[in-house]
Amino acid sequence: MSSVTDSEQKILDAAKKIFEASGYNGARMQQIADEAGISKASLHYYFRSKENLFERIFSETMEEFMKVLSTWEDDTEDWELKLRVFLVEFFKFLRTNSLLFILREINRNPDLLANRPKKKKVGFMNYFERLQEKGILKQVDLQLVYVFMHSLCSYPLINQIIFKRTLKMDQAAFDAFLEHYPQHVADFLILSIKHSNKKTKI
Amino acid sequence: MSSVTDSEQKILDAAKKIFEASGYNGARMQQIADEAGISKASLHYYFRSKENLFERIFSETMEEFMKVLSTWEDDTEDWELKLRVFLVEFFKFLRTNSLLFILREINRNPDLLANRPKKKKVGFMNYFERLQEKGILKQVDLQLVYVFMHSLCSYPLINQIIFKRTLKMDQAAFDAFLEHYPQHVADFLILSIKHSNKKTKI
DNA sequence: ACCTTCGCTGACCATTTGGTCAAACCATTT
DNA sequence: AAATGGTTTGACCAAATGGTCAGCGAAGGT
Repeated sequence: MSSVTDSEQKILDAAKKIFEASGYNGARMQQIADEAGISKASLHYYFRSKENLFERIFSETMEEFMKVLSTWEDDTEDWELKLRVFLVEFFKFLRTNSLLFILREINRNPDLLANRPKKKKVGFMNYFERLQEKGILKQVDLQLVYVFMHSLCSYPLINQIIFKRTLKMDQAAFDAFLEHYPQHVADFLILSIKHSNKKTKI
Repeated sequence: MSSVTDSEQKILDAAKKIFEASGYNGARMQQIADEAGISKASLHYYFRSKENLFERIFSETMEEFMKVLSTWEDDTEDWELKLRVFLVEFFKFLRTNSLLFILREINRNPDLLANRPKKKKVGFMNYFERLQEKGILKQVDLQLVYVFMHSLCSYPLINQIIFKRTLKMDQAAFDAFLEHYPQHVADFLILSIKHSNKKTKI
């Protein structure tokens, strides 16, 4: 009773690749079948429709993102170190997962989010709010820090093609840039938290 | 010899709206025709093919982005003020133009960029490099600052739907957040430039 | 009034594409 | 070896979609 047969897995891998590259509207069932080395009819045998197959891929991808974002549970008080570790891990994850895929599809069809269970609490916010209550952390605007953090981590990867062009870097140079990048983000975020003057909730 | 007829403009407006909302693959010629209040045959009368029409829309959008990004020509030495002004203007522009459209389509078909004339020099880099040569500005890594700036400005808008959800803000709350946002970005960019320790080119 | 040009359209066409189905295939059981 | 049940597929279908074309009507020139 293995939950996923061999063919099923081949299809899922192929579908993920094609959907990420071409989007829901651009992807072709035949293309996915070819990539999986299987007939188109078999696709429909395992997953009744294109919509169905897509939903499966989207959900799994979304799930992985959620998993990475919920690594804020334990209560180390050394938030600087914790932030640095998280950033490195988060960035490594982003480099191997297509965030643009998620954004593109959500904007095409917002229902993709509406039909999902809501996370009760954002791990990041929770963690830092507790530190603030304990008086360990300044009263900075955590929402702002949260937005900054995600923006700095995500956008360079999403916008990779344009950055390479305008900054005249080839792939190797840009990869080198990305290698040290999360460290700089950490420096920046920590600096801005420490130096921010009194802030109230926006 | 008016360059653009009335119908032509109606088509362009409709096409921009539809292409931005649905992407090249998701957009339907009939849909664009309906939006423009015109027959599908007329679309092909003015723009021979879907590809043609799309190329026109994409080029014009790209052009506007380039225009905004090249406001770094004059040589005020008050870079802090200049940066603040630019950020406010740039952010205002981003709020009314679909950056996700550009990113989505470029990633679908990188040739869209390949076939474009390259800008000789990035205004931002040029401006700050000159200030560094004059010794007015510290030797910070300008590429990093450039990436930070774009990331902080662009991603909150691209990722709007998700941020609203995770931060539990409705549209009004998020709009309020965006209102002050570029000021915060300016604060933090200036802070990080001033406090960065010796950096060499990456 | 007639002709020409231009903008515009309904009807139509060829191809693509998601989806179906009966039949073939194959491993396992009896 | 025959029956069984899950897996796979070639052939096919209906709908959607980008694109074409002959022709209609209005505006302007003669």
